[in-house]
Amino acid sequence: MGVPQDKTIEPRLVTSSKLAVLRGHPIFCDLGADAFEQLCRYAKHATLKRGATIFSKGDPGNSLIAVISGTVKISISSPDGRSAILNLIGPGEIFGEVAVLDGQARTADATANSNCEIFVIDRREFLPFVRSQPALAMKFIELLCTRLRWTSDQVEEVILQDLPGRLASALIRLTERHKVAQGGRTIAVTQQEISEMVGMSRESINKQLRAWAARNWVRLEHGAIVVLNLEPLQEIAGSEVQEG
Amino acid sequence: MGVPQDKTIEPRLVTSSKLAVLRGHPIFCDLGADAFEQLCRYAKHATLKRGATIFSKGDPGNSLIAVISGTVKISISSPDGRSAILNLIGPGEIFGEVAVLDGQARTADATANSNCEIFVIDRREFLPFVRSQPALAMKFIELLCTRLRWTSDQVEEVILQDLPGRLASALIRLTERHKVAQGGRTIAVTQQEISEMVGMSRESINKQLRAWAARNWVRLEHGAIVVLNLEPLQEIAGSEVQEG
DNA sequence: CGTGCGGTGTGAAGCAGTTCACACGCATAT
DNA sequence: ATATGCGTGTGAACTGCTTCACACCGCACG
Repeated sequence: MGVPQDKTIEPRLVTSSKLAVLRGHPIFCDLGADAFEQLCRYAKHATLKRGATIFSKGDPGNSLIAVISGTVKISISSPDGRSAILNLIGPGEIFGEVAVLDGQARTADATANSNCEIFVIDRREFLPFVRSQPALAMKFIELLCTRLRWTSDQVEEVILQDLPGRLASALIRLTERHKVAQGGRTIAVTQQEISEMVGMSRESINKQLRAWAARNWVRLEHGAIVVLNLEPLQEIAGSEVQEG
Repeated sequence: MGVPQDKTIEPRLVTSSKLAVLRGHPIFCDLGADAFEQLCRYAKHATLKRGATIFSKGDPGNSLIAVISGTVKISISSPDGRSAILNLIGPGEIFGEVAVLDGQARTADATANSNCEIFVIDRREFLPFVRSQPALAMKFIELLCTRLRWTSDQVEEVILQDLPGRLASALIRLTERHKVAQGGRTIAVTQQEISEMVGMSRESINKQLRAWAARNWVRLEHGAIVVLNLEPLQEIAGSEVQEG
C-alpha cells in the first residue's frame, strides 16, 4: 500500500489489494520490497464460512494466519460446555504466531466468527524466513510483548475485578479496538459474546448493561452496544468497587 | 558451568559461581564465550531483604533481572487492598523481560519474597546486545511464547474452573516447578500465598486442602504443602466439575 | 522461656453471580 | 406474510464463595 513495487504489475491483480493487508501490518510494513515479495509467495489465500474451524486447541501449530476480511474468534472451552472468548481478530490482524514461533501445540481454538478471507502462511517456510530477517524477529518480539501485556491485564481483571469492573474493561477495550474500523463507538458484538469474553453469565451481563443504559452510558441495539459515555466506565474499570 | 572459558580465570573468582546462574539459563547457555563475557559486564549484582520492592507496576522498564538465590514474587494489587500473585521466580530464572524488550512500563510489581541475590542488567546496554545477537533474539521469542502459554493457561483456569480445579492446577504447577529444587513434592508456600495465586480466599483454600488431606492426597505442614498423590489432582484440574 | 505474631483451622451469615424458566422482538429464509 | 431462530429482557430460586469472627499452634525473638 503506497510502497514502490513497480516491477510486478502483471500477475494476480485481484490478490494485490488483499496483499495490502499484509503490507499494512506493523510486523511486515518495514520489510524490504523483495523480502515482502518472498513473503507473499508463502501466503495462501482461503475463504471460510461463519462457524468454520481454523484450528483447535492441541493441534500442531503449522501456520500463521492473517485476516483479510471478517473476524476470527479465539476461544477455549471446557468439557462441560462452558466456553470463553480470549480474543477477536479483525481485518489486518494476524494470529497463531505463538505456535508457529515455538513449534508447540495450539493453546486455543480459532473459528470464523463471520464469513472470512484469510492468508495462511506455512510454518516450515515462514520460520526460516524469520530467522533470515533479524528485524522481523525483533518485530515479533514486540508483538509477543504486546500480547503478553494484553493477557496479563486479562488475568488481573478476572482475578481482581467484579462484574461491573470486568464488563467496563471489556467495553473500553472493544471501543478502542474498533475506533478505527467503526466511525463511532458502536461495538458489533452480541451480549452472549461479551459474556464469554468477560467470563460471566449472559443474564448478569444483560442486567448490568441495562442499568448503564438507564444512565445513558450505553445504548443497547440488536447485536450491538453503543458506548455513549466512556468516562464513568473508565472510572469503574480503573478502581472497581463502584456500583452501577 | 562446564563451558570452556579458559582464558579468564583471574578476575572476580567470587562472582564467577554466581555468573554460572546466567550461564545456566536456557536463554544464555548457547551464547559464545566472548558474547557471554560481554553480557557479564552488564550484570550488576545486588542483595535484597525479604519484602524489598524491586519495581512497581507502571515504572519504566529499565532492567532485566536474573535471580541468583531466593525467590521473587510477581504480583498485582487493586486499590482496595486485594492482591494477586502472578508468578514466583526462583534461582536461575529471569524476569522483567517484557518491559525491557518493548520499552513500555512494568505490568506488575516485583518484590523479594525472601532474602535474595539478583543480577540487574540495564536495558540501554542489553537491548543493543540482543539486536547484535540474532540467535539471542530467537531465544527471547521462545521465552515470550512460553510465558504467553503460561498466562493463557491462567486465564483459562480462572474463567473456566472452580475452586477445586484452580487449586489443583496451582498445586500441580508448583510441584512441577519445584521438583528439581526440592527432592520430594514439598511445596514451601503458605496458604495465604496459594490463595493469592489462585485468586480465592484463604479460608476457602484451607477448607479444600483439609478435605484433600483427609483423603491423603496432600499433607499440610507449617508454611508448606506436601503433595502425596498427584493423580486425583490432575484429574480434577483436567476436567473440573468433580468434587473433593 | 515466655510472649507475640504469622500461619492455620473452622463455623455462621451474607451476597454476588448462576441457573432456570419463560416472554418478547427483530430478521432472514420460505 | 409466516415461520423459525437467534438475540434480548427479566424475575425467582439456588449456591459457591466471601466475609467475619473467632481459637489454636508453633516458631522466632526479645
